[in-house]
Amino acid sequence: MAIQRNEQRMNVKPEIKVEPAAMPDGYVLEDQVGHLIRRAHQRHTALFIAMIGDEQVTTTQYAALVKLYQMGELSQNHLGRLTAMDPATIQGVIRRLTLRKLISHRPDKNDKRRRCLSLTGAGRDLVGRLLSNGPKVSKATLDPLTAAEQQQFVALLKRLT
Amino acid sequence: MAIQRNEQRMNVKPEIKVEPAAMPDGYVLEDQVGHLIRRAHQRHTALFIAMIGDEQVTTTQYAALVKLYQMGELSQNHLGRLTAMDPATIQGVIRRLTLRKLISHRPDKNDKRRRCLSLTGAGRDLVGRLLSNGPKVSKATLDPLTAAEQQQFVALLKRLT
DNA sequence: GCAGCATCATATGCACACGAACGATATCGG
DNA sequence: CCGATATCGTTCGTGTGCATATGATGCTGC
Repeated sequence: MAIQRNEQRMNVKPEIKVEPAAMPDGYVLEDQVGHLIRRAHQRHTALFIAMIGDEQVTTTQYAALVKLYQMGELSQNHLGRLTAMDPATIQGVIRRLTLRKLISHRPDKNDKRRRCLSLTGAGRDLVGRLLSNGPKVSKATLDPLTAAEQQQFVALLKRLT
Repeated sequence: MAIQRNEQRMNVKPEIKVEPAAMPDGYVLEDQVGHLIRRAHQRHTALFIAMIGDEQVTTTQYAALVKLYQMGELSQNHLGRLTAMDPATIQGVIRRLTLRKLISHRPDKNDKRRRCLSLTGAGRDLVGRLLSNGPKVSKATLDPLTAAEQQQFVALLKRLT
């Protein structure tokens, strides 16, 4: 995932300008909050992949692993709620982590529908190694802002949920 | 896409608490800026789908349509750069919009590699209808914040790119 | 009890998102 | 002019994200 792939191009042909059809003015796509959030998400994901310390662990997989590390044992859907993933999404994440033998599961004896998920030894080891990199990713993501602005930004972001 | 699907559950079984393995304390997933950005992105996408005024147009498709509407005619990769999509991603977006006959293309006479993309009449009509909903989506996304906070938030977000 | 409803996990289909690799074309340096 | 390099668009593979549907199980109220 290349960060700022679109910058610093020397060799791009000049684009042909045609009639702009109709400028509804005022509406600038780049100023829309949704577009900015999407780009911030892209940038964070790129930083995460580059810095987290494992070639394959993604942002959502990391969230699931950390929650299991801290909470011990959880059902699949409950883990999904704690990490903001719907049942279909968490299912795929858990399947891939189970394939990597980072997570194991056993049936719940009180509720036959549930799978009790927990980390394997390898899973605990991995989380132990990656956990210190988490704050570094957050730091890098917020790096363009001053310390005061970082606090402000995170506080505002929390209110948007 | 249900907004806040995980709230207000009355019927969830109490989860079984097991040993939390090891609390590395201080590290709270929900406070990490990446997790918050991801959730903000989810929320915005849900609001967009609900409010934009077309059942099938997605955030990225909307961005591509608006750019073409304002710029007239663009090559595929150039449009991708303007909307922050890599070549593989913009290719799929354009393919789906072409299938819906909202976009047409012709070969560039100066550069045989390029496809010159532009809106069809139906595409221009659709953008015309949706364009006024764009600001409403932004407004709804920022609604939890005061006017001053909204300005602050967008300004900070722009610095993170 | 038991009928209706909720929840659990699964499966399918669609849409982003990106890395990697590819062939075709364009451009630049010597 | 020609070789190195870059860009254009495509394809494949993997992973997220959600709507929708389904079958199994659990719970609540009558």
